[in-house]
Amino acid sequence: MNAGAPAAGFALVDVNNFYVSCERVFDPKLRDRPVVVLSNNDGCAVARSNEAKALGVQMAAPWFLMQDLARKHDIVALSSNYTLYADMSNRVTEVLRQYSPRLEVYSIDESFLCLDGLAGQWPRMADMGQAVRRQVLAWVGVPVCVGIGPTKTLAKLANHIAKKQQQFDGVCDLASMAPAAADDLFGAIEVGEVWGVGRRISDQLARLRIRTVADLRAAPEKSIRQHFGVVMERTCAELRGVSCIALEDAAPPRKQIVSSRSYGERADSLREIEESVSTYAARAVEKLRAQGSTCGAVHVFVETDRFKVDEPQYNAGRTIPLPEPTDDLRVIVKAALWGLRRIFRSGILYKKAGVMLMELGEGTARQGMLFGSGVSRTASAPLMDALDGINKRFGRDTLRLASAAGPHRWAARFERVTPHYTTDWDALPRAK
DNA sequence: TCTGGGGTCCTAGGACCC
DNA sequence: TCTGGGGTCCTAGGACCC
Repeated sequence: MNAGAPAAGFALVDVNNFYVSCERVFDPKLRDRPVVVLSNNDGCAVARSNEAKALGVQMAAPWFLMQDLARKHDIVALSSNYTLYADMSNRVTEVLRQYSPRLEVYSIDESFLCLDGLAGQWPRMADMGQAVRRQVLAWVGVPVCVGIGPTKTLAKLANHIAKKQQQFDGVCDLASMAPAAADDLFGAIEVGEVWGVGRRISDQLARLRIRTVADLRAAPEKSIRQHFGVVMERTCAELRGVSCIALEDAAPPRKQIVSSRSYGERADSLREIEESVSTYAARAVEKLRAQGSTCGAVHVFVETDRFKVDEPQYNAGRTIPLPEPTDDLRVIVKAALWGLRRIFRSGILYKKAGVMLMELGEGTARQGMLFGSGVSRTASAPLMDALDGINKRFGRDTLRLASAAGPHRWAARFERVTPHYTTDWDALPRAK
C-alpha cells in the first residue's frame, strides 16, 4: 500500500428514493405527488417518495393495509419494473466513473467512490459532491445525495445527514468538518442509523445507555467487542475515523444465488410448484453463468403462508449435492425437482417456493462423505437417505465398502445410488 | 478404565444490509 | 382477499483427525 499518501476517504453517492425517482423520469406527472413502488404481487411498498414518507408510509408496509391512507391522500402506487431500475442504475454508475477511477457499486442505488488522489482537482471535496449531483440530475434525471468521510461507515453517515438536513444542500463532508461541529451532529443522531447497527443491536445498546452516534463513538472498545463481537468493534473503529472496511472495486462473485417468489394465489399441486421451481432454477442458472461459476449443490424450499397464523405451517427444504460442479441447466433443474418431490406434501397450500444455488465456484464439489465405523455421521440429508438405503438393502459391509472408496469416488457413486439419477441399487455389491 | 489438546470441517442460527 | 426478494458475515457446537 502507498503508505506515504494519507488516505483521502470515501464518498457515498445514493439516489434519493431510487425506484420512485426512476419512475418520475418517465412520467413527470408523478413529481410532487405521493408515490410508492410496490413489490412482487403488489404486496409491499418498497420505495416511497418524500411525500409518501411524510404521510407515514413505512418501508415494506403491506400495501393492502394502506388502502384508506392511499385513497385519502391520492397516493400513486406503481408495480415495480426492475429492468428499468437496473438500466438507470448503470447510467448513474457511468457518470460516477468520471469522478473517480476507483468505485464500488454497493447496491442498485448506492456507490462508494475512493477519493485518494482527487484532492488536487477540487478546492473542497464538497464541491465535487455538488458537481456529481448536478451531472447525475442532468444526464440521468434522478436526484442523489453525497456523503463524504474518512471511512465508509462515516461516508454512509454523512450521506444520511445530507439527506435529512436541508442546510447541507445534499452534500455533507464529515472529513473536513470541525470536530466540534461533527460532535454536535453525532450527538443528535440515533445509533440505529449507523451502518451495521440494526434494531436488535440498537435495543441492546440502549440497555447499555448507548443511544446516539456520539455515545457509540465514545464507548470502550473492549466492552463493545465483548458484547457484540468483531463486527461491531470494527464499526466503532470506523466511526472514530479508523478505516477498517476497504473499497471493493472488483465485485467478488456471489457465493450463493437465490431465486424465489411468493405466489399471488397459493398453490397446492405438485405440478404448479414444479413449474415455478423450474423457472426459478433457470433464472438462478442465468445468474450463475453470468458470473462464470459452477455450483456444487442445489437447495430447493417451499413455505406455507406465515401470516396465516391459525393454519398449520409447513416449511421444508432440501439440499442436493451434485456429483460434480456444473452450470448445466438440465442437471440443476433435475436436482431441484428431485428435491422438491422429496419435500412436497399434498393437501397443503403453498405460498412460496425457491431455489438456491450453493457451493459456487470451481472445485467446490462437496467433500468428506463422513462415515464412521459403518455408522453414518454428519452428512447432508440426501446423503443420509442414500446411506440409509444402502445400509438397509445391503448391510453394513457394503456401507463400509462405499465409504472406503473415498469422497471423490463416492461422489461418482452417489450418482448411482440416488434415485434422482438412477435406481440401480442392484449394481452395488451385496453384503456377504 | 482412564487420560489431552489442537486444528479443521460442517451446520445452524442470528445479526446485518439493500 | 391482499404481507418482497435478494445477499453477507460471524459464532458456537459437534464431529472428526492427529
